[in-house]
Amino acid sequence: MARDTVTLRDVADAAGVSIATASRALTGKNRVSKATTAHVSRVAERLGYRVNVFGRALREGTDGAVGVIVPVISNPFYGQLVHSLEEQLREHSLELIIADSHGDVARERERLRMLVQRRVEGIVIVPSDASASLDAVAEAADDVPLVQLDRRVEEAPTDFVGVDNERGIALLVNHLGERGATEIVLVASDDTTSAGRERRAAFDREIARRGLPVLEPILDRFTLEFGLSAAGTIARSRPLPDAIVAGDDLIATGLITGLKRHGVVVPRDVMVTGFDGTMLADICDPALTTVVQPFDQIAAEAVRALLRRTKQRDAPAIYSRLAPALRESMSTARPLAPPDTPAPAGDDAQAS
Amino acid sequence: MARDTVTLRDVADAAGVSIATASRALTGKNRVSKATTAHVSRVAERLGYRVNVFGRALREGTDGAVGVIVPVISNPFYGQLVHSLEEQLREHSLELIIADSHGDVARERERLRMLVQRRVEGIVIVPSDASASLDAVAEAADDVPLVQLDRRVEEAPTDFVGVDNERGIALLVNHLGERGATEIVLVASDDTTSAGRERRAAFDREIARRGLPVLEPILDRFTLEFGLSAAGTIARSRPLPDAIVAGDDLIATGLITGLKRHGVVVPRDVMVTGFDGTMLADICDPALTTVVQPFDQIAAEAVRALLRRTKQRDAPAIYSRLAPALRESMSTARPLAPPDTPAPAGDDAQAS
DNA sequence: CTGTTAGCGCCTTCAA
DNA sequence: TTGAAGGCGCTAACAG
Repeated sequence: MARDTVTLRDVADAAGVSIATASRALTGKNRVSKATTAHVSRVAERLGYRVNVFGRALREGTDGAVGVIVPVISNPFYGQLVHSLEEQLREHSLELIIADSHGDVARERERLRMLVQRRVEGIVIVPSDASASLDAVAEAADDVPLVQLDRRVEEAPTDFVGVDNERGIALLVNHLGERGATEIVLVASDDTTSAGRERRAAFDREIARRGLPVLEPILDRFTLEFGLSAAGTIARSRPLPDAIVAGDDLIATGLITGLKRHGVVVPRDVMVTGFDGTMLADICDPALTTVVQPFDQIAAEAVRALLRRTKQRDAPAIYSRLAPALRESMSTARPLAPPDTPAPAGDDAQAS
Repeated sequence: MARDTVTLRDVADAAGVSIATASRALTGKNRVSKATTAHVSRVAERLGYRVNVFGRALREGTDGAVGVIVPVISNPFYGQLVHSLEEQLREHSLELIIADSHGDVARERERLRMLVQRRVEGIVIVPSDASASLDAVAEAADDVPLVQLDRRVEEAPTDFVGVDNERGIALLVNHLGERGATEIVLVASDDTTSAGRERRAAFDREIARRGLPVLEPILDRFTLEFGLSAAGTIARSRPLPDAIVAGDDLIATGLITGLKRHGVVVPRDVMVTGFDGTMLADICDPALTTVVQPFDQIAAEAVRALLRRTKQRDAPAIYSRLAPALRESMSTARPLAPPDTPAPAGDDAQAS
């Protein structure tokens, strides 16, 4: 059973100094003689002393915990994000309290309040709704440093770190263009998420810029199921487009699986691209051409923003967009050639 | 700017009662008149009072947090497990502090110590190594309620909740038998995890029981990469077996992808099964026949065990095995018939 | 450089 | 049923 706890008092007594000196020696913040510091440290070590987090927290006003709220932790994309965050936070000796919002605004509000009440050092959140999340997010941000991750509520004046959706979509459309595609359809998230909005806007812009035909997008949610059903819609409405740009890897994976069931062969009949670069891209068949999010960089940047705001509550809001990288794979490996430069099949090199 | 905090003192003053009465009224544990309780509650409400978690924790010795340690949160299997745990814990108003061990024993020890130091209510851990994790796990279990989940260190006398591996493997081998397989190869985890050990033992037993030929297993780790490389090994060493039982969905997915690259067609040339029932099973092509773990049940049982031990530190250790369910899919949809009963192709019904 | 002292906010024993 | 008071463990003035 739990060995009895040794307190600072015990250390002080054993070391023959006052409790204040012991505290100072151990935290190292204030001036204490080298000798006593060493002595106290040794005694503490010997006694197996560990600070009582609650005592310190009560005094300091916060313990070293950061709250992270994502829609669903079981989604591999958020899994990777949380994984990277955990890594970054650990390097700063911060613990990670995790909470699922289930994509539900009420639940999200409840979790935010909980984190604020626990007086976490800060909150990292992937807001579930681009507008409906506003109140709860703003309220929380008022009480504790908060950074929005990946998605954002535009109206909430908080720090934000995420991928450069515009660049990602441009990379994909450009890639498809090189592969000879002209009729490209978007199957993505509706406007409930900022990522959905931004990717759609970027897509429209890119299509317009290239003077490609404008096809009706199919929009719903970032789910496998949606991808599956969208595949049916597309398969039934022949003629097929040259390519489909999916809102994320999950949708793309659903599309590929669904198209297969309808006898449509990817990439021969239609090319498909994803977004995120999760493990799903490697698993589905054909493997998915996608843009890979720089998970570690994003997490590092988010933590940096959080710590910065901890020190300076009223610093101007950070708005950081990190560039994704194109990863070409089989789902777009079609030997179609652009008007001028014929590209050999299976060539990994990127034509310009 | 954080609105200034209202404390119990404020509530008491505003309500015209002592701080003790206010406390009693709000926690509801002790006897207070109905009237004052209502009154104090109303005042607290009006003032927007929220207990200070640290004050209470300092007093009570613990805050309402539970630590969860998994090898890698980005692995969909652990993602689902954590998701279910979060759900269960929330229902008991417990927060979830998450930590990755990265499958590394030293890291695991460090995280365990951190959780103990934070005086969490309890710890749920998927130990990374069936034997090397012993010291750290036992040490932590000595200080705080701890339940092992999914995998376990046998020597550590703690509560355990996990899937019934024996039953799962039996379901799979039986299914393959019905499909006419006799030469079945195991591609799974080595003995560093209890899940690996148990599944292997169950497999050997099942093969022996049926008098099937004993083939050399290929063992390593629960990773996609291992599945990929094992596929190469198998593809090169013709003749092919009838079927492959993979240690989990990740390995199975790697196998399927790898076999495809080597021109081996699943299930025509060889059938493949998974284990866990993660989303990967639905995504890979052909979709994976696997046994589905009852995630929610497992999580619920784990939390129940934890709470039980919170109340009674010396209760006898719980050892709970929950039954998985077979989910048949395309990766074993081969119209092979057992000697006596011919089974039609694509039949979903389970022969007995 | 070091010791004394005063809380941080809360719960609970002890009295009334 | 209610109030007064102590103390959980820690850190940061404030003295010396």
